[in-house]
Amino acid sequence: VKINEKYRMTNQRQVILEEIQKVRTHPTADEIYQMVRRRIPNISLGTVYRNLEILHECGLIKKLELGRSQKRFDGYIDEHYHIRCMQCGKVGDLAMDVSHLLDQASMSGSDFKILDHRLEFLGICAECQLKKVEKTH
Amino acid sequence: VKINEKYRMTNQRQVILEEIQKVRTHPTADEIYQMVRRRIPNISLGTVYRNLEILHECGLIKKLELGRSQKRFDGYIDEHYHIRCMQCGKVGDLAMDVSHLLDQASMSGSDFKILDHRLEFLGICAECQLKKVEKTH
DNA sequence: ATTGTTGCAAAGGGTTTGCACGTAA
DNA sequence: TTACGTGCAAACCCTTTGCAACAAT
Repeated sequence: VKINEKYRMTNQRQVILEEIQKVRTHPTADEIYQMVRRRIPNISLGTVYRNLEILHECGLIKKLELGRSQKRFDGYIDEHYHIRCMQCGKVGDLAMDVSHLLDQASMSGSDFKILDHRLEFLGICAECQLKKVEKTH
Repeated sequence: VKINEKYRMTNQRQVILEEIQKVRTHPTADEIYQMVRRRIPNISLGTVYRNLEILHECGLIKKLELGRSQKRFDGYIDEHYHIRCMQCGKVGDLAMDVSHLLDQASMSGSDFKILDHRLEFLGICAECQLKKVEKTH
């Protein structure tokens, strides 16, 4: 019952992974902690943090470190970008091709060797757009 | 001696702004605190934080909140992107046009109203590339 | 035996905030 | 005489870490 040479697949780790993969809400560590506690009531927050880091290191989940202080995690590991609501903080997915970005950046006269990029969009989600209209009336 | 209806331009505020505009190193709040302390030795870190927030609100400086936990500030407010060294953490500038990004994102089948984006590149700076070579030999 | 994992609680780092005092309009 | 700004220190939030016990190879 191993992930690889370095890590074992423990029950805690398995449940954390399953809970993340169940949702598309890009939960925070604490939200995941709450989800997992329903199945393992005495799990500790430290264990959740440790395992999120390990699952990310093993490529089994994504870690979103954009913008806000609080990290979010994503069980869908295919490449995609995210958009965050400036009002309620909700994070959504965005499917778009920006493979040309890296090439373009490499030409931009910096002496860095460019390896990766982080991109997030900001906007107002559908629900908050409605709220705004309601407020105005 | 006012910035606008809401804020005055105090000596602390003025010195903080000047020090940021002097450099192109994208300093952190604490680095700015050290720079300003040479001119106002008894200034407090809290004042630096408060004023960085206000200067940003007034559009006089940029606030970089990408990736890492620590915020960085930039006295050059023309639009440009940044690249961060994955080894030493140094932040550099990048001049490239990605105005098409927002349009492209708007078409990507999300129900958000897209208003802004944050983009940063990651790589290895020139100095760290040299260090790596030295290490290998 | 050795290496990895856990729960717990404490510490950590960067940032924000309450307060009483000071200062400009 | 009101609204804004300051220094100081404590609080804050999220995250990491030290530790002793436990579990798997």
